[in-house]
Amino acid sequence: MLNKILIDSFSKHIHLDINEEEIIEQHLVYKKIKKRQYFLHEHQTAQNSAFVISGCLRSYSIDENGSEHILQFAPEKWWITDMHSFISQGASRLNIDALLDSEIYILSREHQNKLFDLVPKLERYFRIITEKALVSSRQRVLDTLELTAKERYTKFCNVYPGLINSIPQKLIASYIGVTPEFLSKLRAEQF
Amino acid sequence: MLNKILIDSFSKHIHLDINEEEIIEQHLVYKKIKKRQYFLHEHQTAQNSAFVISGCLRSYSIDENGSEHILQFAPEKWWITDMHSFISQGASRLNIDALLDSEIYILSREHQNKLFDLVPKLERYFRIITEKALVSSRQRVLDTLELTAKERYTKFCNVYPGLINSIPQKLIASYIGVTPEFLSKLRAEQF
DNA sequence: TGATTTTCTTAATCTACATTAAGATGATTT
DNA sequence: AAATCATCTTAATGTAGATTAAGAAAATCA
Repeated sequence: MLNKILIDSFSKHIHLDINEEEIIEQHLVYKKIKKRQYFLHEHQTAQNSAFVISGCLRSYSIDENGSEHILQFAPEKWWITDMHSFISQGASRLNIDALLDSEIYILSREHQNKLFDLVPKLERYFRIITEKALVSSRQRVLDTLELTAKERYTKFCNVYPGLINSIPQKLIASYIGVTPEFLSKLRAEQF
Repeated sequence: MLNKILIDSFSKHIHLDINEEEIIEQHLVYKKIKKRQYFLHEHQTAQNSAFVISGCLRSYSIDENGSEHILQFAPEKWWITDMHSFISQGASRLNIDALLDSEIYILSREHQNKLFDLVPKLERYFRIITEKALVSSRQRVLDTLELTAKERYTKFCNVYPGLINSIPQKLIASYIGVTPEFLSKLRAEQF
């Protein structure tokens, strides 16, 4: 049986019958992944996409000075992969690892393509969730253009309330685009 | 007959027969739009998405100080809309206008939904181009986290070589997230 | 439990970029 | 062609946030 969190994610956008759910299940691999364990290393090819059932994963890149920049947090019910590598099958520039002990479903590129033929409705499901991911990525672009660091932090707290107390603060600094020292200073000002 | 630029865009990702192309054509409206003319005003609902056949459109938001921030340039063969408003049918926070005299195809939300039923392959087409838009939006997020203003400008020149000489420089400044004065200074340094 | 490592804080100094202002160039309109 | 308006440049000054450094607190490990 597919995990309820994934079923819920599907049924928000499409209707699947029991038979289709079973087909999907046969193309997914359930896995537990421990805190700090990697799902994808840069320079590899992203063969897989992950759906997070519990816990939290993140994707990040490392720049030429060695600093990490977090591109995405994937808490419960989010998908995560290096989309560029996943669709082009070229080398990944992102790392993906677990910030907490997590449970995920793994969907390979190959299985995804098979599923698009076996259960064409999934084409719609992935179109819609990709549209939503695009909206949120573009909102983040606007936020960096329009807001101060403090405003971005406040917004982050509202968008990811569950993360504030479960992950190190320096990761939040990395996501909103400031140094840990400066975020610490911002927090001291008002909270 | 559908314009070749759009046909090409489809055929990069899916195969359509003549019949399907005709159905699609019946759901699109061809329009010429003059420089400075609006395609969408903020606070309206985005009923339409535009495919650019020639010319260039842009989407931008206006912050509380009245400054414009450019979210997207859409030259030839790009789609543009306020995706958030288009899929939620809520109020738009973006303006979209033409930077040059342009030709576009207009696709309404309603017609898009009808087309998904009449030509299900389009579901795949829009999934794939949305995935690509997501990749490029996320790359832009990483660029603002990793690169200096000068590096972002150099990169912009490589990604949009056609725009450099056809639109005002202050729009490029707005897109890469610096003031026009600072971009002017950067350009003076080396070119 | 104590020892080691990681994270957080504070503070001084530095810098990339913003702001303001004013003149110069270029485009658009009449 | 002149007049108007938008764009680009240069320069002086201001500031949000970076960097460096060092100690405190918290988490992880032996």
